[in-house]
Amino acid sequence: MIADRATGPESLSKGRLRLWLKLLKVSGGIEAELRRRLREHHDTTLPRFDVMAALARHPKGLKMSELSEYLRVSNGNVTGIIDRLTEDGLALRVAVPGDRRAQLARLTPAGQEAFAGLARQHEAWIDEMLGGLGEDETLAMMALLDAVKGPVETEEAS
Amino acid sequence: MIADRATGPESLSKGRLRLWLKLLKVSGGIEAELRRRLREHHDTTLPRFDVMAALARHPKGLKMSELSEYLRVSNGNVTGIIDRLTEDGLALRVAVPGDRRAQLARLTPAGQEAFAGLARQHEAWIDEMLGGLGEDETLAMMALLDAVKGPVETEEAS
DNA sequence: GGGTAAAACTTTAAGCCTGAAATTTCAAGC
DNA sequence: GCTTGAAATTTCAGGCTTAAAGTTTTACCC
Repeated sequence: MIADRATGPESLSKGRLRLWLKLLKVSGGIEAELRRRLREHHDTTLPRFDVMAALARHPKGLKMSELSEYLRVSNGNVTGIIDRLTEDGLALRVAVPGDRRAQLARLTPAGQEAFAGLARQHEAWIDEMLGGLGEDETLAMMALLDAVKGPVETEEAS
Repeated sequence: MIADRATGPESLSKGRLRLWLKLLKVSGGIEAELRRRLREHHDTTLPRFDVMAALARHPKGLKMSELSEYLRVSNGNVTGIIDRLTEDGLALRVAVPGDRRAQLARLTPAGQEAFAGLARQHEAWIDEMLGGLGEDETLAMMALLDAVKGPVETEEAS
């Protein structure tokens, strides 16, 4: 009752807080640099990239609501991003045969081509920015992240 | 030249990309939940919390530009957040004696009191959301995050 | 002391983001 | 067929964010 002062629950809570701040700093730093490079080298943004990536994975298109759920952002948000991608000729909306309420968002051929280049560069950037980690460390970090329960477990998204 | 197909550099790059996506999912998930709870339980936002935390650490106040650099956000951004905190009586601007260009942002007594409550709750939330990690795992993750170089090393911020 | 450059801050335009309200369409019961 | 409720999407108000332009003040040099 006397000897474990330094490792009590108070210290664990503070340690987790410090970890959270560091996690935020690392992932926020990488994300900010990604945004900067997307803007500088390709005149685009991370939300646009995310939407294009989702559409590239689903060549038949995604309904606006599916896209919104897939990316975990609001419906109204998706509306705006698809609007702007459409203005630039990278995406388009097509009607769903049986349901006049729904729309399918798809990449145009120009959008597919643009995304292919972005994806290649994106992977290289990540590879560079996570360069401090070798294979073992990468796997170790994956395992630790799996151990974090996070806010609440959501269903499988594969 | 034939046997190491599965562990070539291509695989390492893909592994790092998968790690990045998971890192983003975990930290983004925690951050989103934090924003949700701040809104729901305290009618505030994460940027406001961050600004208040910075000011709480510096009781004498911070110049707008210092605040902006400390939080790594733009000057204009800080202007708006301090404006809104000021409207709510949680922060205020005081003149700097020798320089009529500069302003010091400070928490009001009400702001200090409000932040004390927020900080207590914030730490408890993080402790809960990182609950999957024990002491050893917390330290292991800290070490791995230190190994990530990130975009570019910035100067010491302590 | 007058001119010039830099510093500190605010303003502006544009995009991202959310929750809530509004609109249109579908489905189901009667 | 009508009504009613749910679903898909858009619109809206408000806040966050940046880069770039604008304003005021300071510092410096001659």
